[in-house]
Amino acid sequence: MNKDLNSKGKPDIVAVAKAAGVSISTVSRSFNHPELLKPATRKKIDRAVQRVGYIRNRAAQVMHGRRTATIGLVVPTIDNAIFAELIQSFSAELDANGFTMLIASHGFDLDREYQMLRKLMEHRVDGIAVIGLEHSEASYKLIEQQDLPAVAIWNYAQGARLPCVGVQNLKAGRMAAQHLLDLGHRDIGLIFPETDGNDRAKDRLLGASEALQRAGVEVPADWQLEAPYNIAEAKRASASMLRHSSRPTAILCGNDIIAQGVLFAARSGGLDVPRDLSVMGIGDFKGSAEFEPSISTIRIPARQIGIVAAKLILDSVANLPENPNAFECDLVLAARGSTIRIK
Amino acid sequence: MNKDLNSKGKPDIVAVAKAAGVSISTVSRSFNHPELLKPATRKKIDRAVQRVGYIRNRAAQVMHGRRTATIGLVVPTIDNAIFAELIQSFSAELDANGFTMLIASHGFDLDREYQMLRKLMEHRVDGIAVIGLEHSEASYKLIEQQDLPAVAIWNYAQGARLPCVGVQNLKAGRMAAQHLLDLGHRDIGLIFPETDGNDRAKDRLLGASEALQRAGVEVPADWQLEAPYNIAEAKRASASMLRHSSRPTAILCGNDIIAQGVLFAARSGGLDVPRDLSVMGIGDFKGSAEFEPSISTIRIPARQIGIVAAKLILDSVANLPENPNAFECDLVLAARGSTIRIK
DNA sequence: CGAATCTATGAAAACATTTGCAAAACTATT
DNA sequence: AATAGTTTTGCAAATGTTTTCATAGATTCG
Repeated sequence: MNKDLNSKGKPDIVAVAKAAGVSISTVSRSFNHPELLKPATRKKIDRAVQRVGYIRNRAAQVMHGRRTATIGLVVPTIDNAIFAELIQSFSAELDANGFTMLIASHGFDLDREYQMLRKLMEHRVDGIAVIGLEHSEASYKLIEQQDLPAVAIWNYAQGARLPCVGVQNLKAGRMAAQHLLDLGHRDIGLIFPETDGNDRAKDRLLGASEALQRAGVEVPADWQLEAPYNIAEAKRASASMLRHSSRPTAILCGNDIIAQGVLFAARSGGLDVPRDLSVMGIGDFKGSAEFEPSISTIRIPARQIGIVAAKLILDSVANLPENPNAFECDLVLAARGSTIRIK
Repeated sequence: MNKDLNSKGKPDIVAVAKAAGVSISTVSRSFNHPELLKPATRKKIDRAVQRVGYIRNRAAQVMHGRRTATIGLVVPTIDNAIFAELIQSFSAELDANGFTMLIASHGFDLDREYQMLRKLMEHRVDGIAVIGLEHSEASYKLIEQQDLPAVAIWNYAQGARLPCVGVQNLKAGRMAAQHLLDLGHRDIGLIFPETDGNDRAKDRLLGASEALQRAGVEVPADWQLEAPYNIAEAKRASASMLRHSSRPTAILCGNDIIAQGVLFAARSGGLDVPRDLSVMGIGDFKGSAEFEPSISTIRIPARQIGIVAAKLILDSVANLPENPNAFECDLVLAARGSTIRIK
């Protein structure tokens, strides 16, 4: 039986100390303050670490007030082009700072979101990030009461209850609508995801509706559809609208995935985009620019948002002096091939 | 100053005990063995927990040999349609069993992968999942030496060094090629991602080449391209091949993203798919079926793989009796609109 | 050469929790 | 009312690490 193992079968700092013939404190110091050690001792310890296969135990460090060096991220779903892009950049930025990401998804269920937050807090994450600004009162209370550094990603709003990094989805909706209006469209269809528990979609729809109304454009009920975040469903949903002889000249979609569905539906129905129909997206997902026709959309800089959010939360964890607690990322109109001036 | 807080400002079990007027052990038991407590005591404690806002500290539990209830996942990148799907289902299955996912990405760099593995081990994950079966010797050694439950996802191979759940990418490549051969194609182009450090792509390419060779089909060097996992690049890369007067009648792509790029390139170049060109993908990503034309591909059941992998690792963590240590998921040919029999 | 100063190392307390063991508080049985 | 048995609770040790304080050696200097 190997004496270099603790009760759980993993070598611990004691095993290293024994193997190196030094005290426990010295081993600990070799990790945390190597400059205090005699080079020879350091070498002895390094070799012992190698020999016994020691890996530091964060749990034990955490008990001394050390950070866990983990950040929790709670998202509606990982499996979603634009979130994936965000998650990747967020995680990469954390990695670059020695942090690790704990992730949990709730499937657009705000009660589950609360549960996930609790779960992450049990793991004593040093900070927490959530998507959007719409959360259950319980979730907000929890974050405030635990006094945990937090950041809301994706939505920007002045006076938000949490520090936030993102865009004004209201503005995104407005810009998308304005682009179609500028091109002379008046017969406009709307296809948006369900807005319940999804303030991003809610705001976009609101912004778009507002802009249209202000321009005196009314959208008949049967030109206003709901479709999930899903090409197949969006294709199906829009197909019905496009089959009709009285169809809109343009369709404004809540996101680029829906726009893709609409483009496929149009193609499948023998309509040429943009000649017969203009299609507008929101988001500018990967591939939207390469689509044929290329998708006109409002660019949301997911990558940038992820990086900025990570920096913000890390600063906050490190207790850096008053960083701005809200950061608005710019939206830009990407006018491309799927929209055209009406004749 | 609130006396219900520990040195770090978070209420601990002592605070709860004090607030409930019971001993620390009793509070601990109320979480771990509630059936041992008098219902009245339990209630008192529950209320105290509420009152002081206590959240259990996993780090401290871990020190007693408790599981961390975390599983580490190391992927090349999160930001990738098919991995995202896998990650989502893997994570959901873990969640359902009370586990949390720690995730790290290495950007197709096997040395970084090793670093990430170490990092996750410092967090004392109960098990670890990696993508594919190609890893540095150091990584394999590390996993073996730490004796950590592990699973390799995505690739299946008999006699693999790790338990694995996935498909035979070799077979996928072969099936894709066979489909084109069955349709009478002999002039076939290949566009695959870089195969270095990516055994999935390597195997697919190998399988495809093998099948073609066996059928006596030779692929000229300028019909064999490398493209990253990226619609834009794939579109650009294939455009050059398609412009040539002597172009293949079919293109076999290493994955569906590349296939999408090729489809857009064809469209952009005025070629009709499948009339002028057949395009074959591998993977069957979300949206491939809805594409216009729908993409012929080899279906890899990402969702299923994620769930099975999660179950396997959880079983392994729970030390369940000898589960099969390799699980092959079925590949099916999805013959759709982007491929057609040659005239 | 002895005192003073530095440098390198070790001993032990502290961190938040779990758990084996023992004591206390009830219940049931005579 | 005393005893035996059962249920409920508390005490204290243990977990793996960091860190403060103390000490042993090494170095400098008059």
